Amino acid sequence: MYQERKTLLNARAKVLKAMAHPTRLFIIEELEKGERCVCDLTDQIGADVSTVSKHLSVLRQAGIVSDDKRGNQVFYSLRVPCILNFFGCVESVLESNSREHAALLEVVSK
Amino acid sequence: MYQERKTLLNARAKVLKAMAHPTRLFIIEELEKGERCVCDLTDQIGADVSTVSKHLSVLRQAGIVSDDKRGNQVFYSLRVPCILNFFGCVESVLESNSREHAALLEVVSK
DNA sequence: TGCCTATTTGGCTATATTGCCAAACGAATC
DNA sequence: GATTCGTTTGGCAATATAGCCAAATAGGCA
Repeated sequence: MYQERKTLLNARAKVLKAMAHPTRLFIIEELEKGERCVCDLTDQIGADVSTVSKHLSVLRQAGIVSDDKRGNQVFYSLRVPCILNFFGCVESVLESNSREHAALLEVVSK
Repeated sequence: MYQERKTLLNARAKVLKAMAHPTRLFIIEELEKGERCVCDLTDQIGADVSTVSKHLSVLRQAGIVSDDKRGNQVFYSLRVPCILNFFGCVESVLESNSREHAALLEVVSK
């Protein structure tokens, strides 16, 4: 049962893993608005260029973004338009986490 | 811009990270069908019980599953029902990856 | 009480990830 | 050709993750 599905589950896990970093989520959100060069993203993120470049490489290898070199800049764009709808559910996990947290605070404060 | 969103992005990343493992994706799929005890999951997965228990702990800490101890068994269930719809988009990434892969094979074979 | 079953925790090793710096690379410009 | 700008790659140290075994814990039952 698990062994049969393992190949697919592994492929899915790779995509999720590529997304599972705050900087990379930011990049995804930003690219939703349109293509961006590495320099723009680096300015916004405020980390070393090499760090941002490596994050982009992770996203590219997972098939989430594609790159286009024009002149001496490289422009990245989202390869899969739906990627942001994706978060409705993540958000509902977060909401239920915070409800629980609030409930816990309630209990503790009594 | 990034700094302002970092707290939220971090919270989202934690949820994604918790999901980003083939065994944990299997557990999520299995729990979609209904609650399961650790022993059932362990049988299906075929890893050490302690390994499965730790995966469940990761999912619990992310707020994805909840546990219910009855007798000397612990039953796990999905805390957030939508979690599987979640995969339409992951799947479309995978499809576009495999289209690209097929295209590449095409080129190479010529 | 003592034993068995189900689960979790601690400890360990192997492996992967993150982020910085420095160096390499490639295109554009002087 | 040399320099500059934008980007990627290599290398390193710090940290996190995965999976196993062994030990601890907790409930049920003889």
